Amino acid sequence: MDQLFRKIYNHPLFTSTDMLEIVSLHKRVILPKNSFLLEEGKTANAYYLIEKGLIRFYVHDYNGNEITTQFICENEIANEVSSLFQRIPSIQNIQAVTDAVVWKIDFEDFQHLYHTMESVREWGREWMSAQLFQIQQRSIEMITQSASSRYLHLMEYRPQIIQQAPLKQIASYLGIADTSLSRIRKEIVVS
Amino acid sequence: MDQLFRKIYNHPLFTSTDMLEIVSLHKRVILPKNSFLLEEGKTANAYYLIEKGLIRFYVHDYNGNEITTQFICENEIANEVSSLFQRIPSIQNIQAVTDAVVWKIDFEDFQHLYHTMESVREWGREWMSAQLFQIQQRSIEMITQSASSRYLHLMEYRPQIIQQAPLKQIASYLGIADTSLSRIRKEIVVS
DNA sequence: GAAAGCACTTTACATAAGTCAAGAAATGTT
DNA sequence: AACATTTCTTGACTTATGTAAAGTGCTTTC
Repeated sequence: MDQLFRKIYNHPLFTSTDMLEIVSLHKRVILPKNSFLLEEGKTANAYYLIEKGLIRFYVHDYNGNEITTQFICENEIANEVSSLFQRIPSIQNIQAVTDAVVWKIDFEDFQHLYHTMESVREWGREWMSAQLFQIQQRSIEMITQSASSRYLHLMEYRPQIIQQAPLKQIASYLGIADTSLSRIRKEIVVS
Repeated sequence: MDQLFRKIYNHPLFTSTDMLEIVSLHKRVILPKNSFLLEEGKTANAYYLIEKGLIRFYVHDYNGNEITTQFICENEIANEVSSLFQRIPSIQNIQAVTDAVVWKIDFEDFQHLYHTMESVREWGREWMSAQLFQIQQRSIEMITQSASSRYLHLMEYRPQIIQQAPLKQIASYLGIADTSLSRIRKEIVVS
């Protein structure tokens, strides 16, 4: 658990005192599989550090299909930024894919940190920049790589997802039909 | 020009005094077509408000092809966030698609505003949230919509791009081959 | 003002991925 | 344990998009 906070709040400006204050505002939450951290239509009031388990973000497309837009693995942050920081209802759902243990920090508590600590502001801005970078990289991958390359990439860099998420969710995350993913898996096993 | 600043720095927390100070730190720059605002490998030192003209972001994929990742239209901001705020070399290029007039603000000047004005911090965080939201929406569109729907969507909501960018750049932005875009255009004219 | 170079279009063909439907396997429920 | 449900696989067929190559028409340039 200590390791979790050190991994996530990893910024040169943080002092030990900062860290103690930050950690003290997080609350441990146990989540059963399939439970929600945020439902569409509601406004986010917290973000979450994932200690154990797998989390996903999904939206409904115009046909009502669920599209998984993000997977959040252990030692990562689940934060629906546009709802939390613009204080507007979310179009995304955040759901536990497996049973999970997470640490929650409420918006008001974070606001307090953000307004009183320079280090938190810098950390926050860099975290958002990194998010933007990652999502940009993912778009580029979607454009330039084939479905099977994208799957292999996931296998290599985010194996937790392959192991714990159902095929249908992975397929929608990769932007392909679930039958196609099934076929891709078969080819990989053969070769 | 006044309208440009009002559109971009549009946040309830800004006072007239804030606005005057902010505007005073921007410098007008004239850009010839094809000139660069940022080149890959260099670290961004400013961001830009676009008064006139069209700007694009692009990267090179592993085959050396240019992939246009963003178009920035008039009254929008061109900011390579991960390079500017994480102070690391950019993998993206920012280039003027047409002759352009932009207003530049240097990183140090922005840092000054950011550290001294609460309103700038809130504005900045909301702007980044909005960016994340937009890029997320674009990913979803890439997954769920056909190439021609995506093109029609661009036509409807960002006509400046269709009018001013060459076909090849639009095609890579939509994630399709330029011959495919040419076909799509033909079908649209016929129907 | 002819040549060269771009930007775009068109054609023929190849291929990745989608759709639909059936069945197998796994999981959850009483 | 038996049933119902969900998840995953497989097959046959369709379709959107990619590839390669040739052709058209504009600009740019010397």
